[in-house]
Amino acid sequence: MLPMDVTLVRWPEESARLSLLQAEGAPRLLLVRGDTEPPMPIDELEDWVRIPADDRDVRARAATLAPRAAARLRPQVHDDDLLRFRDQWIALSPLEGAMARPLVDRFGAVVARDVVSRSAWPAGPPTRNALDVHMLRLRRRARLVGLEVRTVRARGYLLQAV
Amino acid sequence: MLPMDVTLVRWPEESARLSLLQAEGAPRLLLVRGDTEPPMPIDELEDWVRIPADDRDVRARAATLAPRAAARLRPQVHDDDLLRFRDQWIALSPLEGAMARPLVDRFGAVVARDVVSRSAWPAGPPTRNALDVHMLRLRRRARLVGLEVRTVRARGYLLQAV
DNA sequence: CTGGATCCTTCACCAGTGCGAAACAGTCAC
DNA sequence: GTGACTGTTTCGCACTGGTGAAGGATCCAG
Repeated sequence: MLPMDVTLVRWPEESARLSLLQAEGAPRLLLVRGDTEPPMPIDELEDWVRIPADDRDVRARAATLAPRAAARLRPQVHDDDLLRFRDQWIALSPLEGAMARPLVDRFGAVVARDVVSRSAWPAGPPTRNALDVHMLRLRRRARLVGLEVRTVRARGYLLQAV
Repeated sequence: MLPMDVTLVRWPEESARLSLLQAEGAPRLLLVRGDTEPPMPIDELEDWVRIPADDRDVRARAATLAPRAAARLRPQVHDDDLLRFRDQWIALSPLEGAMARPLVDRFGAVVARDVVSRSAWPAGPPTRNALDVHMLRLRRRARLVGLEVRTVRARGYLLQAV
């Protein structure tokens, strides 16, 4: 069956809806009416198929878009020193990289303070305060690439797109 | 007419040729024989169309791939003394050429200071500072062809398009 | 609802260090 | 000599990691 996250859009009837989807970066597959010229896709999350079309073709194209969208949705940490998100990247200090790793690994979910702390200082943080201060710094950096670290009081932190 | 840089590949007859094109990162459009399942594209420089197809459709898909490929063009170093990028080129000194090579080979990724240093001075840099100074000079040159060397503190350097 | 405890944010400061940049000098080719 | 290439020194900024402290936010006991 069709991957749920790819939206089918009738072209050119639903061009308004298409603009909306483009703006929010959602993957979309245009169903182009037989006699119409397909529009030029504005990014790699868009594709089109001329209808009537074989159902397998529609699925194949949707299945191509879905993982692309998924990959763009998640940030990545390279070698503990680069934080990538949506074609942007920033350098992280070694400590920040170590803190970011568990947050990226569990993107969108709460990560216990303890886990972040141990990732940065396996032998324990130097000060009770250290984690907070460095989280502040990581926060400011992450914002530069559209990422936000949110606090869940008494639980931990959560990394998400702004 | 068709953008020249997009290669048309008959599928599945020319699958060997496809692997070659994939390896070298060339944009390619698969002409899928009517009864065949299209393969899953391995990157966004690949697309497919089921034949027989409207010529306009083939062109539209090729026209989508071409600019993507153009945006992904990598710089090249010739004979350690010429740096090419997007129809522009500059001369490099032998030392700069040697420094540029690993950066170009790993375009867009972090290259350790050490690697750049050893490429320029296999026996070790003459001074602790030499790499920094020559990197400054390479930087200025690279900017002339739209390339930027970015520093990742305590790690290395990264070459990217401006 | 009120005051305190707890958790967290934010700021200011410090010491150590990596790196940028300029300036200058030596060498070599033409 | 002139200019390109390379080596060397020096200065200083900005980043990093650590620390203390002030204060805000939230929760809870009473």
